[in-house]
This record gives sequence, C-alpha cells and structure tokens, in this order.
Amino acid sequence: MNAKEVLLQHIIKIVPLSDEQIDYVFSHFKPMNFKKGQAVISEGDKVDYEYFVVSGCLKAFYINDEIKMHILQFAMPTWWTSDFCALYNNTRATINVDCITDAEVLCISNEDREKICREIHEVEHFFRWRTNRGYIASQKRLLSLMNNDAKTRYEELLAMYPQLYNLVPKHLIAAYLGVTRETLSRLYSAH
Amino acid sequence: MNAKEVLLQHIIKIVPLSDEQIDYVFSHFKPMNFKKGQAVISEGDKVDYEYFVVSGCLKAFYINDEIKMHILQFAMPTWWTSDFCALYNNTRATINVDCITDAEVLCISNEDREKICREIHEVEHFFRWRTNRGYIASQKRLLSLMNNDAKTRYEELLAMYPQLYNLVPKHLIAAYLGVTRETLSRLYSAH
DNA sequence: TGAAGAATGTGATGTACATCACGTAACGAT
DNA sequence: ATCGTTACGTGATGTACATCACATTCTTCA
Repeated sequence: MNAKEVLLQHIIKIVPLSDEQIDYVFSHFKPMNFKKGQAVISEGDKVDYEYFVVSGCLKAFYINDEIKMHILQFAMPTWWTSDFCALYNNTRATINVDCITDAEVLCISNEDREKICREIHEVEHFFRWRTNRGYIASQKRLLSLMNNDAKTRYEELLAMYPQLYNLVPKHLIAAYLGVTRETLSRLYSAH
Repeated sequence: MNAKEVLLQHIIKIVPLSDEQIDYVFSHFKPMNFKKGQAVISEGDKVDYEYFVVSGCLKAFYINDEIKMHILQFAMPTWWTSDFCALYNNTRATINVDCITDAEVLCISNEDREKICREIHEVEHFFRWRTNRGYIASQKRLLSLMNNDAKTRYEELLAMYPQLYNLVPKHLIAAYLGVTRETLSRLYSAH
C-alpha cells in the first residue's frame, strides 16, 4: 500500500469523500522520508507542519535540563505527530520529534490544514475526530500515571502496543513510562 | 451576564455566527443548576451530555480502588466537562463529575452536538478548536507530571489558576497534583 | 574486522513521597 | 448550642523509585 492509500483509507474510514475530494486533499500533503535517528523537529525550531506516519516509528519528546528525556508519544503508522502546541500557537518548538526507525511520512502545513478544513466540511470533521481521540488517549495516560505504579504502566503499554517491545530500545520505553532505564530493567527482571 | 451571553461570547470569539445561527445553536443547550456537592455524572452512568460551565466550579475525577481520588480537571466558567471517553464511545462512565460550589451549566447531548456540527460548518470548527485546546493542555500536564516534583507542580497550578487557592479545599488540590493531602500540607508549610 | 559508542544489567545508597496515627479547628444540620 | 462530619496539620515509619558507579553485550561504521 502506498502513502496515498494509507492516508486516505485512514480518512475515509471516518468521513466519506468523493474521488476529486480525495485527490484534492492529498495534493496538500508532501511526502518525506527520514532516516533512523534523523530529527524532524528540534527544540527552538519554527513549527510549520504536522506529520502523518505512513511507515516506521517516530517519537515526540521533551528534554529536561539538557539531561532527562520524557517521551510524550510514540508515533506509529497512521498516527499523527508534531509539536501541536507550537504549531497551533505559532510559537517556537519546546518539543523534539525524531525517528526511531527509518520512516515515511506525509506532512501538511498549518495553513493547508486550515484551508482544506475550511473548504471541505468533512475534512474539518475528520480533524475534530482525530484530535478528540488524541485528547481522550492523553487523559487516559494522565490517569494511569497518577493511579498506577511503573510496573502496571509497563504491562499496560505492552498490552496496548506489543510491537513496541521489539521495535523500541528499552531506555525509550522507560522514558515513556516516566521511570529511569535502571528501574525498568529491574521491573521485568523481578518477574 | 446571563448563561446565553456567556456561552455565545465564548463561541463567537472563535467563529462568526449570524443572529439566527446564534439562536439556533443556543436552542440545543439545556440550562441546569446544581448545588454544591451534587453529582453530575457518577461512575457506571450512561453518559449523554457534555457540560459548559456558566458559573461555579466542578471537578472531573477518578476513584481508584474505592479509596484514592485523582482529579482530571477542575471546570471553571467557560470550560467544558464530561466523561468524554464514555460520551464519544457510548460506554458507561468511569469518571465522576460533581460540583465543588453551586453551579450553573448548559448541557448539550452528544446527538445535538453532532447535529449542529453537521449543520453549521463554523460550529464544527469551534468544537475542533475547543478539543484542540484541551488536548494541548492535557499534554502539558502530562509533561509537568513527569518532569516536575510536587512542589513545582503546586506552584505552577497556583500561578495558572490563582482563584483555586481560596475556592477549592486543599485535599482536592492535592488530588489534582497527584500527591496526598499530607504531602501537600508539608510542601507549603516548608515555605 | 576492530574500535568506539550505545544499550543493557545490577549493586549500593539516597530521597521524595505514601501510609499510618493522632490531634485540633471549622463547618453544617438538627 | 451541640454533635457529627469534614478539613487540615504534623510526627514516625515504610517504600518505590532515582542516582551513582561499574561491568557486559550489542551496533555501527571507518
């Protein structure tokens, strides 16, 4: 399945679009390829785009005191990522995005997203649906972080995304869970 | 300012609406009044509505093991609250919502929201904007929870919402920050 | 292919916070 | 006014996790 098919399958599952609309929407996306380890957004950058993952795996993360990293999101195929705060408020990036594996993405600028949302009601509906899902997922993660200990969160994560176990180095999983790599290592060696 | 004015000022700051549209949109909201302590949504309920706060203060919270409470959100005037997960997925509530003070709200059903979003493109845009803001706030809180200790989070919260200090009992602030009331008490007596 | 860096494991120790226990003060209903 | 309930403070102790230190294995690439 090529990039166009992946994106549009994802969209038309939510909203019906005519063939011309499909082509028109797709014409606002720009395909990009990144190598493993390559940066997509770096702290301090101007943020103009959001990214739809076609293949590969990205991470959105925050660096505290130039030392500690916390991962906001792993972005797998059909997920969207960016520094949404900087993108929507037109401020500089405080979040970094880079590639855990080689990745193929489709990017769309803030202006173009707003343009096609304005022009096609169904597209606006799609983006509302998408943000809504992200919001609900984020609230769930907040609760999990407050309610559960690290071991429970680790098991939750692997139950939800089993692919991560082999795809992503353990210290990144630790940075997502909000513990150190040492603690994570002890968690599963304890069982 | 009456309930209608509060709601519509809030909306037209984001999207322009004609006078007829304003009346039409408002006709889908139902005014409700709650007393301090009264429940709006209880765990296990069917969730049909979301709530726009006109005056007063609500909280959305989760109860763990029938013992520990964690607060997802304080809902102040012009904020929206509900169990969005249950509302959008049409499942039973896992989250509770109740009133910290007497409160005046406007509620709208899931069907009516989707209906006016379908009928009026600007309204769909408004709800996308609103959810987007919630999503960004939620991501910020996630990062703060992972990066900062309880004292820093306490200061952040009071800097952002100084009204909370006098309005909300301290044990609820603790439940929002994700610490026990004892720890919170020690945090500010230490300074 | 071999050397450097990245990822991982594991012990010793430190610390932020939870838990338990008990006290006092403020509030709300009869 | 008073009695029960809720809010709040504070000490003693326990615990999950961080930090530091060092060893081992796995990757990458010149």
